[in-house]
Amino acid sequence: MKPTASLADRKRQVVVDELTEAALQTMAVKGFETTTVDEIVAVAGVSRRTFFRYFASKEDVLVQLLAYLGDLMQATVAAHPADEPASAALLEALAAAIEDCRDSRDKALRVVRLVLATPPLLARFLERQSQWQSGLAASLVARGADPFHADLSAGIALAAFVAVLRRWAEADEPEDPIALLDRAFIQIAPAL
Amino acid sequence: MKPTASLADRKRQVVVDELTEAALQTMAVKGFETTTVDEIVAVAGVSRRTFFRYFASKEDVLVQLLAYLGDLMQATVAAHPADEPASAALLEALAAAIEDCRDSRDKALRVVRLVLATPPLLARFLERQSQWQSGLAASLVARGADPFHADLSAGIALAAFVAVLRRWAEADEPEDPIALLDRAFIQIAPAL
DNA sequence: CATTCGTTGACACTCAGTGCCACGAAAAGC
DNA sequence: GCTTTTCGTGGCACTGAGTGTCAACGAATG
Repeated sequence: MKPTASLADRKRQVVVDELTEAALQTMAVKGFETTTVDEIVAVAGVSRRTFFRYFASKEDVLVQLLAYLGDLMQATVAAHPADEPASAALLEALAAAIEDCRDSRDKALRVVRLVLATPPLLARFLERQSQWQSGLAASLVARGADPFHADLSAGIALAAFVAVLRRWAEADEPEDPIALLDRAFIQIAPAL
Repeated sequence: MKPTASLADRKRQVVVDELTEAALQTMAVKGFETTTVDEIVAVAGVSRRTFFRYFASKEDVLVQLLAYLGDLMQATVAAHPADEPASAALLEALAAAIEDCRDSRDKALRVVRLVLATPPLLARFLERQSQWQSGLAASLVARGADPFHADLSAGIALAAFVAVLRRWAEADEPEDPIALLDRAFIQIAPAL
């Protein structure tokens, strides 16, 4: 019950922040492939070995930044009242994730742009997203949905998610992501 | 004019077949991660260096086996009469790809199972699929569709594709993939 | 003050992937 | 038919990602 987190935990968080910021900064300038882990750890001031204690791969240091969006979506679906239709839960989850991107605009936009534009990063991100899909589908099944239908519904929702992200991040002058999501909702709603 | 392919091209094809079969065989037994490129080339009887002349990565040797499905889908959409709705073209493309999987059951099933069950392979496959999505969306835009709508439509179609593949490949006793696709059609048709 | 636990850095190692060059065979030119 | 170019291949060396191991250090606990 201390303040909130133990001293060790806070130190860990500092290292994570230092590494992610160093990676994001360097990769934004030099590109992902030409940036080595040695450069990142040199900027962050930790050893190469420590990097891989915090992140499973060079891709992970950026993909991890978007991991909470998956948690957020799953939590939103889980918290949704069970007597409402499953489709409403999915739509709310999408809205929560996109709103979060909009609110943390500066950082989210930098990360998303880099991830979507870099094939190896995109690959790892899509793999992660596939895990989200499994989790979301499981939640829908727990509500009584058919497994195949649930898997496809989750897949459609995530397809809408990345479509919005792409359109949002790849525009020179980013439009309101919520407006984009509304357009996507109109299209996908009858299929959920 | 010659038979069909030059002698050199046929020799190339032999090497490709030898490597893919060696990789598929070995990975099915030992798993993807624990199988080294050195083992594959030892079985196939070529040098390590030659492997990377044919495939960009260790993942590529399997993902490449599914590449023609993307080509098939794009060709099907492109060949579809322009006066019919875009959604019909997408549905037909999906049907063409799934039918092809059903027809080449033995090999397709082996590959798909391995790819879907192995995270790094899945990642590369999804990245490839993302390229298919861009191509399909471009074809739809060429038909006069709205870019955002087209991108989402292609994403939904591919979500249905993998949902069918998953259900098909992960079952102990595979059901008819066409029947699965019909169920998926019912769900996604109103969103295209 | 002594001990234990967790984090770190350093070293060594495997393996993926690439650049470079030399060799051998097939194809093209004289 | 013989040279010459071309192309595919193998061998080698190198960079960089990722992992196992161990010793050192600091903080929490007795």
